[in-house]
Amino acid sequence: MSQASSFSNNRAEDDARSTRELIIAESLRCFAESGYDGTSLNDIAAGVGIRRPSLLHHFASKEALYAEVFEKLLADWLEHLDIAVADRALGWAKVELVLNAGFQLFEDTPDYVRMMRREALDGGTHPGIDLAAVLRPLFDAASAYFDAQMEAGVFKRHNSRHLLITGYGAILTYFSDAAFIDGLIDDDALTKEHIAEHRDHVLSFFKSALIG
Amino acid sequence: MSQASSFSNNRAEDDARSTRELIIAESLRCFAESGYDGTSLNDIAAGVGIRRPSLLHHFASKEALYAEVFEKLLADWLEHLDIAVADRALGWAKVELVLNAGFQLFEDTPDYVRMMRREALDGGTHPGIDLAAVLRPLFDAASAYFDAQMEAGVFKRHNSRHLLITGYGAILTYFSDAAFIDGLIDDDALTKEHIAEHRDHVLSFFKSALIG
DNA sequence: CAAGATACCTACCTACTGGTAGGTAGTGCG
DNA sequence: CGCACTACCTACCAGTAGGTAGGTATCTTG
Repeated sequence: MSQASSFSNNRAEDDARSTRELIIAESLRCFAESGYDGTSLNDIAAGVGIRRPSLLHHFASKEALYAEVFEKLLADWLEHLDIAVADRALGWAKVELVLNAGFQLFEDTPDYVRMMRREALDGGTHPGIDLAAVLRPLFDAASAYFDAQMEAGVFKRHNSRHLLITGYGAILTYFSDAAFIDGLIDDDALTKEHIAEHRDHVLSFFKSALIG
Repeated sequence: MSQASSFSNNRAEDDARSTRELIIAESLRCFAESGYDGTSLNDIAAGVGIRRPSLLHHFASKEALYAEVFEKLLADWLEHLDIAVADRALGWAKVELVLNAGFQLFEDTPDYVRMMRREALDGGTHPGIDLAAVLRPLFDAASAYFDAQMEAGVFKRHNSRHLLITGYGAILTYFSDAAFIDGLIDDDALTKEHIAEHRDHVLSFFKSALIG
């Protein structure tokens, strides 16, 4: 009856992986849209086209499912950002590279941003997840980079750690609060055009503050 | 038996208002901390020291309670910000005035910020609440102000609407995501000192981008 | 004092939550 | 074929959600 089982002509393992992935994808959608408490396992199961017990056959518990979705989120982000971070560009070029990579990533997966925001907002409520601990090496490295560039006179002097927090807020908010921003600008904030507009603004604004 | 009724020697109306206010205050705490779905009426009632049915004697429903808490939030914010907005200062002085008023307000009521963020994140899920509609006049007025100042050459050219969105994100995030930022800076982000640090950074950063 | 209102209570309702028990159809393999 | 395994199902469990019914004690007012 379910769509999933109609594919079971293929190898069983393929089907298994596919259903797991469907569950993770639907969970991401639901958790991003309604949060952990606002999402029931029935919601997710219904979105996938199976029953709750079948979902719990693939994941031990709601907590475990949430943790796995979140781990995938972090892994995807770190993978994509590492490419930009690893680039040997210097000065403003590197900042622009990372910001562009971030905007591209967030444009592709706005649900990730909303889920991440909810997690930051909850502040470590979910057991086994320590967002800050994972991101802190990146934070420290970025802070050191800015300090070095400021020391060298490439960037104007700012508090590098607060600069990063400001940037984090400025960029993620556009995606996490898109539904609210829709109402401010009276249009869909997540169109390609509006995102590009915001990206251009953030780039020129930060460049203006860092270089002049 | 309850603490509330032990005060009933006073005028009944006083007591009534007081219990209502206790409920609203506790609701704010809970909604900010755990969100709408993560907060049960039992949680709130327990925090006040009464039972759930007694709480529902003061408020028709959970939705109605949430709406009233949120209306109070908006009213408080608009009241405080209007004072700064109404000031006849011009150029950077006015921006600094409003930003300082905002920081002071958010420092006093960080729970408001978290609740507001959750609402922006949910994006109009709660019936009878349209955050964007309320804030839009302010948004449009602020946008016009920046456009005029840029036109007059007081500020460097930026996209005023995206500038406001960037500022909104940069400032509110520090308070809404404080628990996460704690983990990044390895300290309580909401101490007077750290807030002042962030305020100083935001002020100098924005001044740097707007004036140079 | 009597009437009415207020603020609280216990007991109960239905709906839904996360999770489990136990069963079945289909697949791969010795 | 027979065994083990996977992926799904229905039926159930205890717990909790928001909300209601109906009662009691206290205070205000005529």
